[in-house]
Amino acid sequence: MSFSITEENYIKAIFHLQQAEGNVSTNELAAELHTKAASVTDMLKKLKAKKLLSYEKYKGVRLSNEGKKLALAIVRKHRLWEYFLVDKLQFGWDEVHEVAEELEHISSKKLVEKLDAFLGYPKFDPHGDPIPDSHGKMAVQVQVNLIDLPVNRLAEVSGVGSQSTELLELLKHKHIGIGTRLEIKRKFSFDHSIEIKIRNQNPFTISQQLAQALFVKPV
Amino acid sequence: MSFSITEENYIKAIFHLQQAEGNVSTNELAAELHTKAASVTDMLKKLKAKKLLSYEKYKGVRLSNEGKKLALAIVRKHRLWEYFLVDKLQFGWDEVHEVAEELEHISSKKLVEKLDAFLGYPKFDPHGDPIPDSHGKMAVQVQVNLIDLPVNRLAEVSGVGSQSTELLELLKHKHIGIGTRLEIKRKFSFDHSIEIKIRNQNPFTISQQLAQALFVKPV
DNA sequence: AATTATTTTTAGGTAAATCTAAAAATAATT
DNA sequence: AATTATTTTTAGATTTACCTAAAAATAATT
Repeated sequence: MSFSITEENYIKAIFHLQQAEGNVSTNELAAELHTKAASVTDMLKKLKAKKLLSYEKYKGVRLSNEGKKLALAIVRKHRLWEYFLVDKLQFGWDEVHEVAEELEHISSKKLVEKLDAFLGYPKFDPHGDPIPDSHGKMAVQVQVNLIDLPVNRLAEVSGVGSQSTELLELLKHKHIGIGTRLEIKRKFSFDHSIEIKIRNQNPFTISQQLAQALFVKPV
Repeated sequence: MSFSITEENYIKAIFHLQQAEGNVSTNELAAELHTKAASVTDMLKKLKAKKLLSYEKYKGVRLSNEGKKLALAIVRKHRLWEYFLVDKLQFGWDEVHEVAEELEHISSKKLVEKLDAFLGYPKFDPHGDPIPDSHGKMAVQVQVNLIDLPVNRLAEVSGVGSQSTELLELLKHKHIGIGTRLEIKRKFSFDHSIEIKIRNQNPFTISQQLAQALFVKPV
């Protein structure tokens, strides 16, 4: 069975949204896909008929095993292409997403497998997200202390080492939160401070104490 | 301005058909695109409004400069991707066309330029067809190895790769000489032998070794 | 030149994916 | 529990690319 680009985008969006919560609502989907709730309802009926998800009126939606399989195949393609663009074509990691959104819909199975081999079966994409293998299995992302993150390796803040108001005050001031994506540009051995860069911001330095209080994933 | 995949396929088809003849007819296009004449008429009106071609009722169609530019950009992408698939991903040259038909519609200009650089600015694709450069210019095909001649492309034998008596003996036996016109009907990947057809003769097969020893000029 | 055959266009309709506006169901609040 | 607010669905239209069948234009043949 084959699916349209639109159908694939719905499946992918549901997949991402249901990571956080269980069932995904019509409005959430409409927001994610920049469309209207009425359009979503129509499409959900269609995808239900194709057995990609379970859906009952007013009760939200959840992917079937078939749907998950399809979602993982699309995510796999998306992340492999991102890896290709950065590693082989010298794109910056912050400019590959749009292109990969198009490339992920190229259908050839053989292409995906050969691309994977050509790239050396990478486990993580340039943003640090795990790449599903040909069976849909993803490597587990281990949490690393920010102080141990290698230079120039993109990571996402995934946790903090304490809940103290002092720490939170500092994080708020620096605009760092869970999900903030950053990379280390330099490490200074004198005081173990590190210079970090957040997308669209100028690099700035943080102390060893702060770095040790932050956990990131991966790489 | 941006164009749908369907529109791009029309432009590409017109480009290829008008190489041979001047104006392209509605029926020719319908056959090429596996659609019906009525659908073609509809689309021609649309493409005319977008200034990609000149079209007058019942008089066939011809690409404008804009249209040619677009066609060359698509052909460029198609052939670069074919080169990538064969050269980097180890596809056979006979299994890349379908995949390239999808990849040629990826829109990112930056991707095309970076891919071209990554591949080392190749001048010909794996079928021996010239790859337009970023300005739309194509290398002139002087002589091509017979093994690289596209299927169903009429060509004239223009040279041999060696002067050995063994080769000449074989050529004499097969009635092949300088100036002989032939075309390839099939290529067999098992032993890379090819089936060729010479005017007024039944097709026959020649070995990879012989094909590689022959140079031809497309007519 | 008149008739026949072919090609091309028009007219009217379908399916996919979208929309707006209104109705129905669910959730939140008084 | 009743009312209000929000979410979701239905109903009816629109756009793109396609279709069939009939009409119009062009080409071929007698």
